[in-house]
Amino acid sequence: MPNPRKPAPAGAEHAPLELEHFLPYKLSILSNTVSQAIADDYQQRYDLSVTEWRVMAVLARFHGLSAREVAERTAMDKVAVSRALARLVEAGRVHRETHGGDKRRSVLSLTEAGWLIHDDVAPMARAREREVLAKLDAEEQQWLTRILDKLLAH
Amino acid sequence: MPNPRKPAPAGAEHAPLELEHFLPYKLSILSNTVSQAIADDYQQRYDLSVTEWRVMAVLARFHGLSAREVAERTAMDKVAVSRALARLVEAGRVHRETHGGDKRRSVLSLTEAGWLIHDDVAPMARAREREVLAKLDAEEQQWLTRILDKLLAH
DNA sequence: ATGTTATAGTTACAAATGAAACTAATTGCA
DNA sequence: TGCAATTAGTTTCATTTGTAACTATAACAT
Repeated sequence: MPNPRKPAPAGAEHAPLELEHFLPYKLSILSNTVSQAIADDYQQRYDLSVTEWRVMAVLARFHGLSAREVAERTAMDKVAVSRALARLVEAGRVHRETHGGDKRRSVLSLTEAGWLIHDDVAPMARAREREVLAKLDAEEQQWLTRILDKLLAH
Repeated sequence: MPNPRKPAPAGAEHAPLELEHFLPYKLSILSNTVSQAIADDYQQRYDLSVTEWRVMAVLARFHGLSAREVAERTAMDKVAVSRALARLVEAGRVHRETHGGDKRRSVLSLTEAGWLIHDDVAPMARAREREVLAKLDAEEQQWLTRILDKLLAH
């Protein structure tokens, strides 16, 4: 009986994945690279995690959201949002009050301090996005938008 | 003096990001969705993490790699690779010996048991990739490949 | 040769994350 | 009404991950 811990020869029949041509792998590398470049701009400077920044970004765009609505908009789970909000409120970057008619719900907004951070970070994020897109010509940029939107639809 | 913890009005001058049109955000959502779909196929079935699967995939493709080379090929850091390998060797899925001429280096390969898992999981991963690509027509598929390769170059 | 520097990999500890249980408030409905 | 089910959010605990320090070996330079 062959020892299953021994190295096994790799016959041609195995058909291994070629990661460098495998779409999910390429997406993962690209996404991590781009997200990390943006995070590097604000993490040390503001002691702000990626999660926290995403929460701030949606609160800048939509006013008076509840924590659950933030979770929906950011595609994060509610525990992650709860923790990010705890830190943001503690740091005085987000204001939280309870909904008039429903004491379970929070009503969230950026504070003055939160807006200051937002107004510094948002342009940096946009600049990084432009850096990525600058590698493509106009036609490729249009296709990329179209393709991503199609893949993300539904 | 205004209380910085109070909610601040959101004037038009703030220019918040529109996450749903922000490339890094869309990439992140798409990448996580696709990777998770693949992971769901094997995680419970084989008690295999994403990290471990990536290590197995490169060992299927390239034979006799060292841990450092695995880290390079997977774009993972060496600690993550070390931990994944510890589990894979313990589970009898990867064989490890030391390099003849350099006792620091390991020489890695899949075992028979490792190949069995690989030969089951790799086709599932390819099927998921096809599911994603099936949302696009042939022209879009070609542009996507071209665009991703351009963005990932260097 | 011998001390310095670099490389391969592991270990240790802290921080981040995820799943499940929990509290509190609200809704639905018999 | 009153009791079960649902919803919002938090807490707890176990696992994962990331950073830095560490061990061992090898390469390099005098």
